[in-house]
Amino acid sequence: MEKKWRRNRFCKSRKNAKVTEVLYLAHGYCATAEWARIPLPSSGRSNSVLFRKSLVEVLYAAPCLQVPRASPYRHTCRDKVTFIGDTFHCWKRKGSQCGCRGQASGVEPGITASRIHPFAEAILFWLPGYRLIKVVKRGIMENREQTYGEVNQLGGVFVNGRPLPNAIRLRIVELAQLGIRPCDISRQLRVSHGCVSKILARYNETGSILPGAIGGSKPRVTTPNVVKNIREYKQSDPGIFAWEIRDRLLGDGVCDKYNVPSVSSISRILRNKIGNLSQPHQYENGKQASPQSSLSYNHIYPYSYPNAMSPSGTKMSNSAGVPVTGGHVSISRGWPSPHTVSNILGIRAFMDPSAIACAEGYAPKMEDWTSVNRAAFPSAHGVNGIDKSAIETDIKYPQPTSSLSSYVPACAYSPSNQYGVYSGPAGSYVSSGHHWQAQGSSLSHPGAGVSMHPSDIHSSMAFKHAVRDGDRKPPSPISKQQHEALSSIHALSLSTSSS
DNA sequence: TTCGTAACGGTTGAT
DNA sequence: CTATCAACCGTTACG
Repeated sequence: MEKKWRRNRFCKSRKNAKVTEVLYLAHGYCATAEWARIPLPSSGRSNSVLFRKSLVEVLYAAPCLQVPRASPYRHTCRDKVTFIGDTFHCWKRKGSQCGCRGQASGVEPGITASRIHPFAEAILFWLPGYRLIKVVKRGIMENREQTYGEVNQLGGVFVNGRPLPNAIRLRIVELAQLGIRPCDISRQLRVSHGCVSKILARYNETGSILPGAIGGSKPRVTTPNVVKNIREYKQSDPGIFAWEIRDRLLGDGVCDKYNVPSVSSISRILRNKIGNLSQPHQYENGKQASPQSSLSYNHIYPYSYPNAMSPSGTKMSNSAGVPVTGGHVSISRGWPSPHTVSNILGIRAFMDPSAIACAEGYAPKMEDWTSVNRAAFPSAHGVNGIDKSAIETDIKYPQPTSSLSSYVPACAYSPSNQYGVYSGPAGSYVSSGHHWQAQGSSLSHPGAGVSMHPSDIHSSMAFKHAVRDGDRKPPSPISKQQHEALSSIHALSLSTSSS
C-alpha cells in the first residue's frame, strides 16, 4: 500500500496524481494524518484549481455521486447523502437536511451513499473545507485480512489476482463488437482500460474471452514413455550423449519441441533412473505407465489442466479423450459442444437440470459476483434471486456483514470452475478478417443508446475457435442464477458517457 | 485523449 | 502438511 502511495506521490508528471491520492484516502489506504497532510491544501478556499478539478473527477468516478456537472460541490459538501427515489438528499452531520438535491439514476430509495459506493462517504467527509477531517474507512477496506474485494479508480470492483467474471469479459467483447471504443467500455463497465485492452487483444488473437489457466505446473516431460525410450537409446548405444538422445527423441517423434526434455533433464534421467542398466525395466515394473499418459503431453503443454473436471465431476486425465490435431497445440480438454456464446453463457446448463447439479461447486461463487454485478451495474432485474445459503457456502470469500456487502466481491471461483461456464471446442466460428467487426446484423449497429437484449447476443454472436483454454476445459454448467447474472449484465444500458 | 504495455502485488495449483 | 515455483490475474502508471 505504502509502495503504491509513494509511487503516485512522487509521480509528478501525472496530472491526475492527486485524484489517485484522494482515492487512496477514500480506500482507507492512508488513514493517518501524516499521510494525509502531505498532498492536501491546508485550507479550503485557497485550494488550487487543479485540486478542485481533481476532486470533481473523483466525484465523477464515484458512481453514487452522479451530480450535475454544473455544480458538484453544492451537492457533495455534506456528511451524509441519502437517496430517496431518484433524488439524493445531502445531510449535515447533525442530521438536518440541508436541502441540497440532485438526480441520481438507478438508485433505490433510502440507500446511503456508502452503500452505493465505498468511496462516497470518505469523500463526503473529506470535502468540507477541502481539508481532511476524517477518513472513514469502510468495511470493504477496513481490514486487509477481511478484504474480499477492492475498488479500482473507476469504481469497479475486482479481486486482485483473480480474473474478471466471464460475464464482464463477455460484455467487454460484446461492446467492442458494437463499435464502442475500449476507453468507453472501460468507463462503462468500470474495468481498467488496461484490462479491457488485454481482454480484447486476447480475444482478437485467440477468439476466446477466457482467462488463462492459473496456477499449476507444467506437465512432466519425463514421462514413462520418454524414460523408456531414453533407456533404449542408452542400451543400444551406451556412449550416447544426452544431446544425441534429445535429438533422437525429437527425430523419432517421441517428443516434440514443446515437451522434449532438456539435456540436463536427460542427464538426470540417465543418472537417476537409468544409471543402473543391470536392472532393466525397473521403472515399468514399479510405476506402470498408462498408455494414455505416454501419448501426448505435447498436445497439452503449455496449457495443461490436469485437474479439470469432467462433466460427471470426476477428474479427467490430461490425455483422456483428448482429440489430437496433428502436431498443433490444439489442447482440447474434452469440450463437447461448440464454442458459441450460448455455450459460453452456459445456456446448455441452463436448459439441462442434470448439468446444473454438476455445477454446485461453481454456483455459489458466481453468485457472489452476481451481487457485485448488480451493485455495480444498474440492472433491469429488480428481483434478487440469489440463494443466500449458496453464498454462505463459500468459505474462501465469505460475505462480509458490513453495509457494503453489495460491493464486496467474492470472486473465488477456481479457474476450472470458471472455465466451466464455457464450453465447446470450436467449429462454429469462421474467422473472417477483422475480428472486431460485427458478425451479425443485430450486433452491427454501433449507434448510441443501443440497448442490447441478451437473446440478441445469444442468437447472433459466435465466438471463434478458442485455441488457448476454452476448448480445453470440460463443460461445467452454470446455474440459473448464474444465467441471471449474465443476463443482468446484458441488460446494461449501452449509453456511454462521453467525456 | 486513447491505447499498448510493463511493473506490481496478488491468487492458484502442481510439485 | 507446508513451501516453492511458475503460471496467470487486474490495476496502475508511463509513454
